[in-house]
Amino acid sequence: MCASSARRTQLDASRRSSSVADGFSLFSDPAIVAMRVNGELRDLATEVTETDTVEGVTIDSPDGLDILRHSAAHVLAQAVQRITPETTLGIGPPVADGFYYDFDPSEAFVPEDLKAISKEMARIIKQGQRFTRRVVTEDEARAELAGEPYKLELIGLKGASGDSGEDVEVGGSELTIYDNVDPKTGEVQWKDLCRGPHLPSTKLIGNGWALTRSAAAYWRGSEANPMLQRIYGTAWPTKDELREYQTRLEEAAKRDHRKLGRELDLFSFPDEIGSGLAVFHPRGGIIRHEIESFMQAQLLKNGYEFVNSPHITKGSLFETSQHLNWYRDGMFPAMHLDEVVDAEGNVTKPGQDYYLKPMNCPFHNLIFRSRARSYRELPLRLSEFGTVYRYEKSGTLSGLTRVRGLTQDDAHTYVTEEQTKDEIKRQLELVFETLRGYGLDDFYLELSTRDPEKSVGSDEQWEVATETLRQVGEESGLELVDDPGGAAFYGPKISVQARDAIGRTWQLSTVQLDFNQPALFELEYAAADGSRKQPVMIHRALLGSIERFFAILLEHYAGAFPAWLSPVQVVGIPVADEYGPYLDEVIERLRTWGVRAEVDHTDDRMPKKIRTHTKGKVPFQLIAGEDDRSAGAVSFRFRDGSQINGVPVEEAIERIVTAIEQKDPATTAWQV
RNA sequence: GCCGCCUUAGCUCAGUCGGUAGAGCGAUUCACUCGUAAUGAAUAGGUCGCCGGUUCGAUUCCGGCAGGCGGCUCCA
Repeated sequence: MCASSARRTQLDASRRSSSVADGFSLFSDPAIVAMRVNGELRDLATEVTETDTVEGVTIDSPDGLDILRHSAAHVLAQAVQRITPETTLGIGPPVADGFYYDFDPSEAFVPEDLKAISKEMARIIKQGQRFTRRVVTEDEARAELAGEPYKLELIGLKGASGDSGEDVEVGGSELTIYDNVDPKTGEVQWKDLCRGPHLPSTKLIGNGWALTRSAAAYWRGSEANPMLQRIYGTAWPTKDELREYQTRLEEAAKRDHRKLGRELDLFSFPDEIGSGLAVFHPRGGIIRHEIESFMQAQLLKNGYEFVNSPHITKGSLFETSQHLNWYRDGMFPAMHLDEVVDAEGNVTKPGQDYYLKPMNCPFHNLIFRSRARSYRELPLRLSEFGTVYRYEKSGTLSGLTRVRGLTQDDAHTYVTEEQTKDEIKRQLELVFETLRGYGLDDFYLELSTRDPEKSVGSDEQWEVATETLRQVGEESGLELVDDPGGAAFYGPKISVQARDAIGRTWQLSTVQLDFNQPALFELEYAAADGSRKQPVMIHRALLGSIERFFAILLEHYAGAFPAWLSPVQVVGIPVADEYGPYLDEVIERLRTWGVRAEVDHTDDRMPKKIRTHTKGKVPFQLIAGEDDRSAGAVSFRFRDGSQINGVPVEEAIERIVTAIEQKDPATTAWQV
């Protein structure tokens, strides 16, 4: 996307003769669809004087795109009300890459409705309706919008703060209504309560737009409110940009880990087990094993110790940790065990509640507390690939990225107050180094701060902790984005967001400071002066959930993993059966090096085998026929179709082993 | 959890205006022995997601449930 190309135009001398002008007379460039007057976005029709500073806003600038999309949302709403006039309106703001409008129709929209609505929109766009702004008093607005209960509610809210889509309707300093006017007759076709600004004409939408889907959404984003029907669309200044966007979506769909997981036989979600509970098949299992092995090697190099804890515990542990208090709804319900009931049904022994664990930290706290600790032991870094179970709402489950059973690469580090900053710094360095090892190298940081409604602890503790994280974040030199109110209840968090191969960002590693749990568990250590002090606890998940990280890597590589992660690293393809035994020998030698290699002895023909294993994303295909056998060589074919023929077996093995060791992407032939 | 849509062979999908189903890929077998993305042929494979209702008859119509998808809400 190009940067803002807003063009600044001071009113020039020739135009000062008339004291007022509008954007149409100031800008001849048809790409300018709105303007900033003294910094405020305005319609081109706004009248300005020579004392105003005026900048043109082009349709392809970020502001211009928002205006385009917001105007497209109005056209959508007009089309819907033309078809079903009884449908009332919610809000219709621009969003990333597009727009939506919320409606309260008598019947939910179905795909056929979207087609009909699109047709109607096309008519409105072609008509070239003008958007014209009109200031109204609150009473006038109420009278005009008497049939629109949601709009009336928004008028009532005006002035209330809100950073949701609502402010596109009533966010300005005055109430305004935009009329959509037929350019020929001047007749008002439709109107909507709206802050604006808008395009001068609906014609400007016509180059690249589409409705994408319909879905439901709660009115004003709250579960307590009625559910409206939302229609999403996308809009772009040109047809090419629309196509590019659609291609981007197709590319993402091709990489969908749920699809690749099935195609490459990596994992599945058998109905018999339950929603959100995955099984990893052998090919997925080996990838997961490699992911975990690398992680563990990194941990060992960095002074972490491994611990293990059970999947189930008595409820009292999560009462102490406050998890039952804060997250009960997200936990699997209790199993009530050991209760004894007599013949009359009286409880003679009360029994106890056991829970599947949703978090590992309380267990690690118990390990810390299992004996007296000295300051000499700190930082104490306890690490576990701990499998946790969370009762996620059914509607939120999605492939491996949102599941009910997941394994966290979870570490809890206990430090003295003085060690905190250095330790966090070290952790972030470990995070970057490790993520690079997996092939992710484009990061930024996010700092999640306190939500006063949902947190414990003193203001001072939060302030100190947040400031520490901010300093470390800033010293990392990476972009640091604020996430106000995004912290967990027990402390602030700094998270590493990684961009994947097609530019999507994923929240990966998190480092959270926690002064709450050490207090709840009464953790302490003996300080150098003999006094007892409370350690600071740092929660750190590097990969987050291994299942989710697996999905992210799978999508990042579109299934074509680097050699070290590939489930099958080498496939031998004999040109004819006769050369099978020769390849068996080569493959056997590779296996002694720990390479995952096999020979394709099926009775497919050679080109078919190449096709099969190219589709299977095997990094190295070793082909051998008479030429190779007599030369003691093999021929390489790579995933991109490149090849190197007649490589001596010795060298071939060396090349493959090195590529795996060095985490080579191994998609193409090496340079000869 | 809420709203909408979907569920037919291992996978991707046709189809039946209510009379118990078909393709391609994959699998298996046979023939071919082949030099860089599909050799040919044959065979097997489905209580049409599950339970109930309507009907002479339901994969098809209706209801419930389960699972999936797209969103919303939530995400320690």
